[in-house]
Amino acid sequence: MSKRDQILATTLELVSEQGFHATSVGLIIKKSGVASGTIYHHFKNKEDLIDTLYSDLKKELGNAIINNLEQELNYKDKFILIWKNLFTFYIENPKKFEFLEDYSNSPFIRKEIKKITQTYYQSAIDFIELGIKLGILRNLPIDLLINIVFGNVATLARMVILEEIELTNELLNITIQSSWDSVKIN
Amino acid sequence: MSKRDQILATTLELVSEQGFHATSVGLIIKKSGVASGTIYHHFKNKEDLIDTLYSDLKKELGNAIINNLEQELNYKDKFILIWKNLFTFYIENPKKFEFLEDYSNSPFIRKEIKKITQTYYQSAIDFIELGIKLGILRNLPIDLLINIVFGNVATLARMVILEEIELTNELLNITIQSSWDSVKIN
Amino acid sequence: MSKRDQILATTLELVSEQGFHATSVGLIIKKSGVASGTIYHHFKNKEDLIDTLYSDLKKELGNAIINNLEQELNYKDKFILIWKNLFTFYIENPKKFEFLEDYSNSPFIRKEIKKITQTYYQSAIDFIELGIKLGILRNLPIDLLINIVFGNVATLARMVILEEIELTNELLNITIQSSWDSVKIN
Amino acid sequence: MSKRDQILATTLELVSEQGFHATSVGLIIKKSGVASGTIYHHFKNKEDLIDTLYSDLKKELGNAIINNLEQELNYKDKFILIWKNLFTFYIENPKKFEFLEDYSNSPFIRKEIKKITQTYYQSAIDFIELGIKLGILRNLPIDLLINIVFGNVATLARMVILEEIELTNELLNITIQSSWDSVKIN
DNA sequence: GATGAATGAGACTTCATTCAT
DNA sequence: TATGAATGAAGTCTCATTCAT
Repeated sequence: MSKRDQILATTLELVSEQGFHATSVGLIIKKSGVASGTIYHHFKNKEDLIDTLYSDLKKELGNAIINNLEQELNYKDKFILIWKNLFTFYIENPKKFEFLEDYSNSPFIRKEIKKITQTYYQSAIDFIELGIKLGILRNLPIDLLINIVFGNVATLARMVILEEIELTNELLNITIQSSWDSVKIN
Repeated sequence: MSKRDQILATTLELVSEQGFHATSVGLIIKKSGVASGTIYHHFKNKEDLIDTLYSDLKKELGNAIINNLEQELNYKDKFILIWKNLFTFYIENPKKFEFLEDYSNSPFIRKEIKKITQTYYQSAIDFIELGIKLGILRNLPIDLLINIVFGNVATLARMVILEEIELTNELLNITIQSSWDSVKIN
Repeated sequence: MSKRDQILATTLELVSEQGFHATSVGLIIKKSGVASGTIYHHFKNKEDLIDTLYSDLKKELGNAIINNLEQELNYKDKFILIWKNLFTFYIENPKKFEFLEDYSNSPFIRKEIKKITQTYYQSAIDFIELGIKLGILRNLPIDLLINIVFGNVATLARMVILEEIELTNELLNITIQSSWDSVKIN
Repeated sequence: MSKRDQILATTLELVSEQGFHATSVGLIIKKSGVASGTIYHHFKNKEDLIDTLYSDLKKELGNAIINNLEQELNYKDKFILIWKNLFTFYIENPKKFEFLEDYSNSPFIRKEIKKITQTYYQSAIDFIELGIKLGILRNLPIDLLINIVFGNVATLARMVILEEIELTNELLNITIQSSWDSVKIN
């Protein structure tokens, strides 16, 4: 594992554990076992480090979402597949989930993010847009629909990760159905 | 307005504007016009100040939710009323909304919060529980149902506040309907 | 117990427990149960409070030293009496002992102290001076002789108070004899 | 001279001049000419800095005590040599003397100190123990004998350093004799 | 690529004290 | 006499970052 990757991995760990605002460069140095200068050799500054990590994770997430989507499936089944892809990524990568959630909520970053988001989620946007055109989904603004569904996934994922709820196949299916019912035309 | 209230109001303003981690005590001092010692006369430390503010806002939110709920209404209409109460509170108090969202996502606080939350939201919990018993709502864990609905409200509110979407009566109604469809038994 | 006495008593307690430099006015306020203003009603400032306490204790100590000294005794027995008076005061008032020791060692106070010391210890000074004149004590500077003897008393007292040694009559007598042997002409 | 040593030297200077409680980190920074961060790079915190200095000085003192002790000398002459070694170290290093005295009396540290003390003073302890065994010294607890003698040295050293007394060879010899008379069997 | 000593602005907090009540 | 809210200077320490090696 290269020093650069050590730094990124440690940062992910720390932000997910202690939160964005409690993760100092000093802490990253101590936990990753690299020298302070090494961080500044690989990243312009702390913001660049965090941004890089965020961007990496967003890309990874973007890829996870479209996993297996090339199959021939009807619209609803594709919806379910995307839902599960996202959800699975979250619960299999709780630290990445934490990081993405925590960072996304940090006010001063939001503007930069939106642009990146749109790039990596283009496939999801296209998919929702198609659903509206086909008359399957409610005629609501695309962004709102996406946010609602992604919000649903995050809601369940967070509860499972925090062990506030026990995940069963039935629970998952009903929740997905609930999410589907909220966006489809009834 | 007492010094104590000035401090709380300024803190709300700053956290909503700049985020939790960028709001230093120094900034609060400068903007509220009190001496540093005054903050520590009224609050044990920065954490206590933030906690107090959070707790106050949660209580206020809890009260806002049940506004007008004493009316004779059928279950769905009560659902809509609560939804609108919450939503209205958010868009009429965008700073409080920002603060609550920002703070809730700060990892190291979550445990303490849950207890307070439950106290203030008891009416909402009872209402959801009733819906399940009556066979109106899906048989999902109460907490999950609440988080889904509250998540829906926050999703729309955020977009409206950030002006990513234009609020119309129609949009609101469809979104509420969408939220209702996700929890009711179809 | 008047507020003024409460303040003095609490200060003694705190300085003896936590040391001079760790005893803040805030701590005195909290522990004595008086308001901050009350302290400044009775004492000009913190220094005045400490000085008052110190002066009070020195006077008390000065009186303790000459207890029973009016008896008809030979020189050595008077020496022993004074030694025991001082020692008894220390071990019966460990907090006062701690305070006096701690405060005396605070560098910036020493000058003021010397003047007060001399007033209250005049009887001890006179007694030592007499011993030299009578050819009983070594011809050393009076201050040195006093410091040696007082140092001996403090050495034993500290060890007994800190429970580093168990006090017996024999131990006490030998130590006094040792102290006497160090100042008398052999 | 490394920054670390500059910090230690400045701290010694300041504590000896102004006392323990008046020596702020800010003062150390200003006088040593290093940046605040540099102190915290080398020492965990203020306490660690002071402890390090104390420990260093104790070690130095421990070595000074046994200087030239390898010579063939009778017991009393060895006693005198140790006495003079200690005394010389004190008056040649008045700042170190002040620091050691001031710090030793700071209440909250005493426990840790005792352990360190014993290590560095083992030779002195052994020497006293031998004296008792040989029937030369009074049968008093070792710690008490040591404290008495060390107290004697400190008493004279303090007066000389504070110029309350003028040091002559005769004065020194009588004082040592006085100290010897207090511990030897008469 | 990698190190870690050094920086100094700025973080949070405590301090002794004042003053209107 | 007594209160306690208010003050702001000064306290200790952490921060992100630089640079000579």
